[in-house]
Amino acid sequence: MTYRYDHPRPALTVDCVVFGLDEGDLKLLLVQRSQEPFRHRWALPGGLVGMEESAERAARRELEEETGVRDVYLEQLYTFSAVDRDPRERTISIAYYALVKMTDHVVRAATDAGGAAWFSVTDAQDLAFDHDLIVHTACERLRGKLRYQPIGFELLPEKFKLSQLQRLYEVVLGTPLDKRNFRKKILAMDLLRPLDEVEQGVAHRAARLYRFDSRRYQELRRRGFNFEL
Amino acid sequence: MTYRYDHPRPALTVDCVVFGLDEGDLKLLLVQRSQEPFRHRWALPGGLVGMEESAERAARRELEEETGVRDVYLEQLYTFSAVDRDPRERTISIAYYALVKMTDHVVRAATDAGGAAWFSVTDAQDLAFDHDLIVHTACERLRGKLRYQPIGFELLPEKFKLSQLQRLYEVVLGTPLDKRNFRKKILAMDLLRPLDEVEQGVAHRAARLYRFDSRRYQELRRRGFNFEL
DNA sequence: ACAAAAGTGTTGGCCCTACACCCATGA
DNA sequence: TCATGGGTGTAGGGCCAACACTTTTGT
Repeated sequence: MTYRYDHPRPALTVDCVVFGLDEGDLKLLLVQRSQEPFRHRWALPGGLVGMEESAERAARRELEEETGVRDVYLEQLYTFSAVDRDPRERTISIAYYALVKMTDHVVRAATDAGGAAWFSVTDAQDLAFDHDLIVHTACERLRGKLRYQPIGFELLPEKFKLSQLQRLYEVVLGTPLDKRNFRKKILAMDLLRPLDEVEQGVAHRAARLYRFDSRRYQELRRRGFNFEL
Repeated sequence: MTYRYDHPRPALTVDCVVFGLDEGDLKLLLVQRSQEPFRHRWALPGGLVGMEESAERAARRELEEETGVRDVYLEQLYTFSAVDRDPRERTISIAYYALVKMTDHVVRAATDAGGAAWFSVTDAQDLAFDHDLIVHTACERLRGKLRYQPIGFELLPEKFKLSQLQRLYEVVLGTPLDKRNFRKKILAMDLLRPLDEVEQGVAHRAARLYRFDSRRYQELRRRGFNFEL
């Protein structure tokens, strides 16, 4: 099987769709390109996969190098391989999506050349390469995943109020939810630990804070429990 | 951005997990390797991605070249990129899974050297490379997908009886289903067209045949309908 | 006549939906 | 005292699970 060594090969990259939540606004982390092609256009953070690292490692490395973001929820999304997706040469990209707690992760300023910045998903358009398509794919995946797996918590701070969680679901799923029914359902799952803390300094009744109990979730899942909505 | 042209690059392949259903037995289509490494071991059909074809095209091409199977339901599964997954050199594989109607697709005989053959999923073990892992991933995906999208029909003949459909669900999901409830639910969706035909030559009451109405499904989906179980 | 699978309805309980008012807090 | 979001219960309907016998056909 020596024939393999002679073949021309596509370049192989990773790209990351990084989601964050800011006051009920779903955001994306983008970087501005400083070189051609697509110079000055915004693009997904990403880059070449090294010979000694898995694709996921490459994604995490690029994410940290380009935006300073690390230690986040990261999952493979899809591999994009259209022949003409990169005008320079044949390039295949393994796309990942990440969920970050924006409160925890401060990102490099956008004012720097080549800096990173958060955009509302609705504003993230006309990106470099086929990144519009990748973003669209990621949004659909996030919507689907959120209904069937408790990953929304990855977008919230450790301690959050139920109304934050509800707003998150409303934003991502695109439908309003009934407050009483939402609370009943999510609390009935017994996945949230109520804390003895309430939010501080608000001009109305202070909300109780909760924390997602992931131990409990693992436990329930082993017993055949399936998260939904 | 000229640095890219100098870099060593991983080889890039596709692999296909091909599912078929045979009398209520879930099967996999494998090919026997004729070369090292893993000579004589069974493996997933697949091969290198060409410079002028997308990964999906490569998957379809390899599938036809190695097994004669074509025109099937095919979907991207996952991209496997562990550094040591190929002992020869760094190789990344974009895995696909396919669903074929075994009655329609006759496959090249396994007796040929390098031939293809169907294996029960439970027997498909000790495959070449990381193909055990790929198969396992595909089985999980199939299970998940089957519950939320009407793709089971891709494994059945055009005309099928409800008991075949039920057995399919039972096999893939691994749980017995109640006959009356199953029929009520699936018929209530109004996705199956009853035919004026019944099966022939059986030593018991002949079953009515049905056909999946995919036009109807597209229609319902545009109106917000979501298939489930 | 028997073996083997096809086909068919009802009931009880659970869950989901719809819906409106009082509470606590800071300004 | 007002504005703002936090927090709570119930009733009706639809959906799901459980369950057993009759029908048809070939041998």
